[in-house]
Amino acid sequence: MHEDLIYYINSQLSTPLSEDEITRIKEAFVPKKLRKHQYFLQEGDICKMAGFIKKGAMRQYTVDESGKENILGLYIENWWVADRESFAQNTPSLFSIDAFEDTELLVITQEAFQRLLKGLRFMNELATVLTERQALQLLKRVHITKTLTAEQRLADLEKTYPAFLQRFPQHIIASYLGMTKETMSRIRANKK
Amino acid sequence: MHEDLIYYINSQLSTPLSEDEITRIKEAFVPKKLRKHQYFLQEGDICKMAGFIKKGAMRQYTVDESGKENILGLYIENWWVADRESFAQNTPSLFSIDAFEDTELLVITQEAFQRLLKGLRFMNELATVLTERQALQLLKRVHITKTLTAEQRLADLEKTYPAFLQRFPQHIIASYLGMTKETMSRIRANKK
DNA sequence: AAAAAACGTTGACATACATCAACGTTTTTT
DNA sequence: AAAAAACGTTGATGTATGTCAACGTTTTTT
Repeated sequence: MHEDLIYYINSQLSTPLSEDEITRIKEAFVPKKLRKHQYFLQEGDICKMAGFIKKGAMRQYTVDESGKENILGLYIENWWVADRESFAQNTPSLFSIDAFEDTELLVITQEAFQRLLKGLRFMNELATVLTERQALQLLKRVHITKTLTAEQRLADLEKTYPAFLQRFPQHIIASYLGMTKETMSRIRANKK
Repeated sequence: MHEDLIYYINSQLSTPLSEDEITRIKEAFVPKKLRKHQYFLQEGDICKMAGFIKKGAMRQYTVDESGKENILGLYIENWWVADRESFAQNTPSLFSIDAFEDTELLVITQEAFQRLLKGLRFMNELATVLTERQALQLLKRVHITKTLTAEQRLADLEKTYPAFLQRFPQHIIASYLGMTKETMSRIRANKK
């Protein structure tokens, strides 16, 4: 049940998990299934749990007044999902998160997360590593978004996260990259 | 000498600094002055220290092949400066950082930082808080950059960091916001 | 005080990309 | 198996913003 998660956490730590820590993880993380298109979190709600994706694919996005979706994040196996701000500060979320395929998660509540953070050294290290990594990735993304053309942004994604391109339809990738599906289609047509 | 830094750190922590911790801070952070336009870090170098700005203003940026600067970050009093990735992983920096005015810093080396991280609870808490906050801000910035027009991005900056507008010339703000100085000038002309 | 940079503005023009609309294909639902 | 969505493509047209160039003003340097 928890093998993937434990394997993943070990891969992120400087020292392996103890038996006791593994037990605590198994207690704290509970399975949750989402059907395709089902919400994990709706804009305006508070993000009561964080999830580790065992199987499936998810997306984080906003919807503007005119109904247009803007995709901020795409997530697949072995990624974490949560609205960081809402989860950490218990405030209403600005974004929605839903399953893009049938998805299996292991989820942890805010309370259980706080308990592990206080009690167990590994959780602190894990949270630090992940937050730090996210900050680096986001800074690069700001830079990419500001400086590259639509075509270059796509090339960058093909290099950085090739799995996304097989996993999500083109119009979703286009929105993630900040272009329309038409532009994306034309870029691909030109490259052949 | 260290009053501002200590006051700042206390403001970020859940419990006040002890006398011992204050002593350790005073040992670890040393003053450094930079003249206007002097480098704190050059692209390609390793970021050997992180700095807290006591007085002055700084910028983080890249220069592309054609010589065009792109500004990623602006920093003033009570902000931290460092290339996070380079500082944490001891790798060559992708960005440059320099002083935009005569600036007074308190700087800490990688080694001293690691020592405080291991030895002192407060440093861990501080680093976590700051990294977490940066990740939140960057995610918002990605969203803003993707969804707002040039005019809306400026309005957002006026709301979020009004101090920047008094502190930096227009063409610097324009680059930070991802537009040309001409566009910025026209936006301001139209608003009156 | 004079000279040189740096900064901001304005106009003419160029362009990357969005928008709108129509249509064919593939996938999902019933 | 039929119907309905979802997806991707292509063309015509619009627009926000970039580029280039010239010029006036302010600030910095000597």
